[in-house]
Amino acid sequence: MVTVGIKDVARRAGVSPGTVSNVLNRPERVAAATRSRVEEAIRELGFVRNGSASTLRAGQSRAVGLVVLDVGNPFFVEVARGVEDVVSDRDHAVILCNSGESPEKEARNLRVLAEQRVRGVLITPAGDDTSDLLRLREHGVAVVFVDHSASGDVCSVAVDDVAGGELAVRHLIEKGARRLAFVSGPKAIRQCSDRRRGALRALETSDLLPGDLTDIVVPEMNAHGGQLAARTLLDEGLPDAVFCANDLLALGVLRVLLQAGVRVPEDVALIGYDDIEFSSAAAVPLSSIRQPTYQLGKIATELLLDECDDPAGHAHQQIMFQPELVVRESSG
Amino acid sequence: MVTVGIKDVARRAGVSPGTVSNVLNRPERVAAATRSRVEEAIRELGFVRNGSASTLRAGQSRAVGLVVLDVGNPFFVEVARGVEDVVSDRDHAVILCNSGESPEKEARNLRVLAEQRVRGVLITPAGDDTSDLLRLREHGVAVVFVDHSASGDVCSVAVDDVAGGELAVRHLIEKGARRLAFVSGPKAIRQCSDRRRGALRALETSDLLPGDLTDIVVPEMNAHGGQLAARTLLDEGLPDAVFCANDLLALGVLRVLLQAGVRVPEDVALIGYDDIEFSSAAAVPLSSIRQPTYQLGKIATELLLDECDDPAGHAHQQIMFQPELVVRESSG
DNA sequence: GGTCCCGGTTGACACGTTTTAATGAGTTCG
DNA sequence: CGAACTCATTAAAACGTGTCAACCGGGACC
Repeated sequence: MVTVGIKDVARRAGVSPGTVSNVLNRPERVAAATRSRVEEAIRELGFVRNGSASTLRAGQSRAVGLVVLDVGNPFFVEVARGVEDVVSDRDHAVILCNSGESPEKEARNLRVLAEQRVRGVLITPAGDDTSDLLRLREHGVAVVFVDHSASGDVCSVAVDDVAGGELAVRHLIEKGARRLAFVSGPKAIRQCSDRRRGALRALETSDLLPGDLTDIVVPEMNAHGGQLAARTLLDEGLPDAVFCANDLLALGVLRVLLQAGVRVPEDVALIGYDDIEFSSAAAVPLSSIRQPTYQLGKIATELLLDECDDPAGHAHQQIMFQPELVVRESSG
Repeated sequence: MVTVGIKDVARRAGVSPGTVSNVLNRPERVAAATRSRVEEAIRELGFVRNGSASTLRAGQSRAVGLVVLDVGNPFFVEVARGVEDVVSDRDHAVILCNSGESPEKEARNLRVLAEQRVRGVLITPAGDDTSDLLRLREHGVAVVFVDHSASGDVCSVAVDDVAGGELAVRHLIEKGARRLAFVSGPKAIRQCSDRRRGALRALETSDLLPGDLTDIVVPEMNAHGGQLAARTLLDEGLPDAVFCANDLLALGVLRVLLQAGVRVPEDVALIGYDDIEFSSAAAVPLSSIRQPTYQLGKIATELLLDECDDPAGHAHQQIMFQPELVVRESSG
């Protein structure tokens, strides 16, 4: 186990350790000749800078944290791609954490990120208690909310979920649905409650009543949760149409309905949310609400790094995208 | 921006910094009364240990790296779940990196991990040049190959891809296929070449010739690559059956074939690999080769941490699982 | 010719923690 | 009763890098 440090490089190149550090961090301040000598020494010795020492001394790392609700959800994978691209452009690293929609796991993840002294955190909060986040900020860690709108003193990038919910349900109503079901995860998850509010708004602007929308709440927003929900629907009597809070739920619902011999969309129309890639390849191609997912991650990261680079001159922004209806067979 | 260090805690609790460190790292060595006093001080002050300083002094961090070929692939997401569970049980963190099947990106990721002084790296190599990995090991970083078998001096956890390929193609042949296509990513990816070898082996044990298997190579092993492959197939004349090196490819192929009016399995039988969750919900439920994915991640991590905890007494192991054929409509 | 300045380089200290040997206070044993 | 031990705690020395004030040599300017 060899350990070659900055001073070994310095000795080899015939300069002081300070100069090597300068080559690493502010190459423009060192004469071209010296620099190339140092760079060669680095290569010859196979030196890799000790990130811990660097972070310790500099007071901040070159990493940001990304905390998502579910790494298994293609929606977040796409967000992560956007984050990754920006972050690696700016020569930083991203530490990906999964909260699994659990506030406890989220808190654990945040503690790890705090210990790592990340420059900032991109997060889709699992609950509505953001006090942990605010404490983080007091410790000098920038925070940007992803897919979650925020108040004035913090950046956020979100998609208008109320509008999305309204879009989905209005579409179902226009297709003739009179009795509807809304399948979602826990109410505490903002995406769920907002999309539900949108759904209700669509009812209001039609001749339907709030009672015409049945709520089905499942513990997890994935295909398994969707299967659970579909069984409940089969037991309690099928509605005309089902709106699912995300595509994974919708795929789970679809699967169980088809197995039970229910025709989609003839017997029950179905629409999901997120427009993940698999939706269009489903047994019955799935209608959905499309969001600018990659953009979400990209812009959130740009806001975050801008804030890190110039905390004083940074003005917090709340960016809100508009979602888009994608109609396929499942509701066509 | 408040920064509270170990010595602030020490002052508050009326002990020395060393004792606080002991409470953090070897609680059993400090008297119960002192310990609870320190713990209270930590809580009151909101102290979070500086991971960089800790790593620097201790010489190793409490993190492992996981480098996968494609975070967008549910196969690796499932592996990551296995890794995550073990790692957080043992109070470590995991840094997830994506190589996107590119050796260059892989090298960049490894450099970052080396800088972070991770204890070990779990990796599915993108190419067959493992010299970077060996260099890492000389720097004291343990390495375990995931979904990639290795020689005696390093741990690996893999699934028998040759057997899997054979399983898939034998099944297609038994279903009556005479002309076959194999859709895969670059040959340099071992999974692809092994599954292809298995396919050829299945031909040998039948009355078919190697020439009866057409190779379609696409640059990316995802749904997009599958669509590309399907268009090639449509142009060059359809075979009786298609074997795809993973399910994402198969889903892409399926989509384009169905759009072109090709009936699956009547006109063309189709089988994928990995048995990801979406496969069973596809337009035509997809036959596939199932692997113990979660186990793969879990066991790899256990091997890795065992090696880290006791490098001397550790015997390298190469574990090989057997895959399993799952027949659904696409080949039924 | 002296002064000033400037780009390039240096040396030493500081970052917050872990670790080791040393210290001190009890406790047991010969 | 002193020696030998144990257990809990401490003080100080690292870990490898970044930073900043100081320094040096050489040109420009008056």
